[in-house]
Amino acid sequence: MSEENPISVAFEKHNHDVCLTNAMQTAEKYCHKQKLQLTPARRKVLELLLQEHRALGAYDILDLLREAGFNSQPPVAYRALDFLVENGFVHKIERLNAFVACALPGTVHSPAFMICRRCDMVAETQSSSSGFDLLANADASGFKIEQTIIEAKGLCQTCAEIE
Amino acid sequence: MSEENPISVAFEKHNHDVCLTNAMQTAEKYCHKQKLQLTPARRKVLELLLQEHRALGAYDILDLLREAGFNSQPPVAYRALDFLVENGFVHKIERLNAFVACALPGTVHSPAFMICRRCDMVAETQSSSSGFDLLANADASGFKIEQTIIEAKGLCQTCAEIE
DNA sequence: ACTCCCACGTTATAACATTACAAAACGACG
DNA sequence: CGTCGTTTTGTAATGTTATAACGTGGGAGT
Repeated sequence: MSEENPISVAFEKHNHDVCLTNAMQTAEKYCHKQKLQLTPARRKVLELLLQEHRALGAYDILDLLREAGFNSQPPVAYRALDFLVENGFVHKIERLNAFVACALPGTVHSPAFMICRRCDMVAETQSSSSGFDLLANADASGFKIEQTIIEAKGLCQTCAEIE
Repeated sequence: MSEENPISVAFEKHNHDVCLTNAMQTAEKYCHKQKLQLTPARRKVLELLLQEHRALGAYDILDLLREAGFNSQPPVAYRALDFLVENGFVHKIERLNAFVACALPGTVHSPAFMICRRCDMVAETQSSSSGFDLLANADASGFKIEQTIIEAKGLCQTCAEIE
């Protein structure tokens, strides 16, 4: 799976069970190595997100957790999501206030997303640190970009000097 | 002002009154041409945002509107913001759930933002449709990028065929 | 057994945003 | 000048997303 184009993972038909199993194994290995705890709630949230190539809101996840017999107060979902985001297994889609499973887990990367406004599919692709070419990726998958959000967080010169 | 680099508008010292006056005049002209109503509330919200090169939350704006004698229920702010965003005078910064005055009003453009996590300054720069080079812009202004969000909204191939 | 840390349970509330419907202002046009 | 249709505003209520705060429990190391 790792040599596939992440776009196709989302937009093309593929064996989803394999997809999920592989990702879970990657997560488990990573957590074991880093001595992180992939607790039942965290694992379940990751599984739920891996079952979709769509972004789910925290409260959607909360509902699914409840159905699965977990506790369902907001912090349950947000804590699991925080953990998964911090460790790169999940990304937050800011424009949807929603979360999506990472297509390239276990690696530090700078993702870019293509979000279909009709079916809510989310495809992840790479952006280099110096720039990116979303259009090329979009062309390759037949995605029609209508609007792109680019937001870089960091330190301005003045604040960098102070710190 | 139009030939200045938008980065410098935010990060360098400049005459803010001129900045605001110019932008308001541009907005007025544009609205007149397009037969849009730049009503008192809309005008005030734009002024408030132009007074900062920072993003303000809708409820911050609401407080400022109240101080200025306007009505202060949430829809007042959101309606004005919707109008200003639709017409390109204001951008929403998704990762902050906040709004910032456009540095290049009256033109259709695909902006990219640099957001200082320490002082909340927001600098706007351009991204071409085919890609961009945020790093070059960041270098030019001394901004240190820590994390970049790129989210393209549109239609995936399947949905494009259906529509 | 002690203690430290990490994760979880639970309540409450903060922060962000929208729906819905009524009233008023505005513009076009006969 | 009416009056009709459209746009904007007033206002109350509610929906959605996210966090604060504080207590409890369980495992690892000593």
